[in-house]
Amino acid sequence: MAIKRIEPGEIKSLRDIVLESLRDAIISGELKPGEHLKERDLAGQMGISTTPIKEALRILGHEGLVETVPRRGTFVSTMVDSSVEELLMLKASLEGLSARLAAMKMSEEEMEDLRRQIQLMEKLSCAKEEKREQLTEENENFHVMIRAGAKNSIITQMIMNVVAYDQAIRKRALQFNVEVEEGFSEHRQIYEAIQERNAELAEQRMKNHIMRTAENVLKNLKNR
Amino acid sequence: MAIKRIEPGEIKSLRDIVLESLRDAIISGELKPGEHLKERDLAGQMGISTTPIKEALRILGHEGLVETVPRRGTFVSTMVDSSVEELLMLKASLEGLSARLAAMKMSEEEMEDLRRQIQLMEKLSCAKEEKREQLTEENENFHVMIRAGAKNSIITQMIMNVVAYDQAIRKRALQFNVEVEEGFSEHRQIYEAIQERNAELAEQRMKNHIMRTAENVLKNLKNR
DNA sequence: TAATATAATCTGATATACCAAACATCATAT
DNA sequence: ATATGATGTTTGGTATATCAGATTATATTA
Repeated sequence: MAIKRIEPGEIKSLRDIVLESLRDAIISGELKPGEHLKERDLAGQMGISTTPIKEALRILGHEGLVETVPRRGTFVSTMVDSSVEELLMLKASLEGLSARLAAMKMSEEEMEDLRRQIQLMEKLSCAKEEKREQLTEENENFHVMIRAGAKNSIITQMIMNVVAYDQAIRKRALQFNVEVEEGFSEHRQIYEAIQERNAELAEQRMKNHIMRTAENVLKNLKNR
Repeated sequence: MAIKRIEPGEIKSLRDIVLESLRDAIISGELKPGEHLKERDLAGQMGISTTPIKEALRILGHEGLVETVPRRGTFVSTMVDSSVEELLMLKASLEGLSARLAAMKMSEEEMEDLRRQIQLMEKLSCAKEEKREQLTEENENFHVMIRAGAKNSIITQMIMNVVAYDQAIRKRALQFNVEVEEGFSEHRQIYEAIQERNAELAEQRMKNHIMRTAENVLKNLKNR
């Protein structure tokens, strides 16, 4: 049998479990804005110590989901009203910027890899149906490659954070099915703009691409 | 005398001191990419316990400046090459998006406050010289009001984080002097776009405004 | 000698204990 | 009756101890 490679990040620490759990609860509205999150209480409820709770709360504070007042307590932010739409706008902005930088900074090797990725995806899209799962995965890889090409850890990290929100929101909407992307010509067009090192065009096309796929998600959410 | 109001955040915890200190060190290159940041060592060097160190490292990890591999350690990110220019592009994107949302969501009262702020700034800009300090402050307030008008804590928080980077980078460049803004007509134009609820225009004007002021900063940096 | 098993050690992950600020309560003095 | 001050409780901030995975050094064996 093939040995499964354990990627870093698969090992979930208590901190990460707490983080995800609290983020979901806040976004879902289970934890109300203004609510007092007591470290000891949370630790007691979850049956763990306060240390992982602390770390998770600090990260949530940095994300803006909670506010910690020294010596007083940590409270759910009163402005947690970010709609799915706004989140997707934010994602589009960041991914667009990422594409711009990729167009400016990608090496020839990376460019070649991206070309091969496009070809792979086009091949899979012809095969249809049976390979849908892999296609979704390869689509994600395409975006990951562009983020990597931007060579900017801060922007990449911000995108990852937005993705985490996005997922939490989709959980709330009971909308697990990841959008199977249509219009693969868009991917090719993004690639071509990057390949021509046309930063402006690359950003614009990526932004539009994300927003268009976003519209599908929003449509599905409203049809519930 | 006027009583100084103590704002939350003025009380700096050890965690915040460590956070700022490490961020500066990483951005300045004092801590090299790939370098192993040992919690015990750092705690020893700073003469404190590991708890505040942990919390700071988790936040830096969330920012993308360090990477923590479970059970192995925390290392300075190998991709900390974010130029000032890229950071300012990021800021421009986020502030632009913020202006877009503000145009869509600001209440009439907030709009009125913004109008008064513009008038105040125009008055100060006529007074010149003697009131320069206050003008810089009021300029910042103008941007804060727009961020608040966007009513999106996540985007606002992201902008604040970028600002923290921006400041750390300027420290490195020994470029403390905050840009005294020229072209106040730009502020008025942004206000007008928001007032007309023209989201597209508001975003575009804000983005251009930030990028234009950015060019001044970049010019100063290169002239050193 | 080289490959492998084993023990010592390093390090982050987690748990627990204590400290000090903030707040609420109640007593006391004016 | 109100303002002031003492006191106890709550809570985050910090320190320290323990646990367990990962690494390295060392010993053992083919």
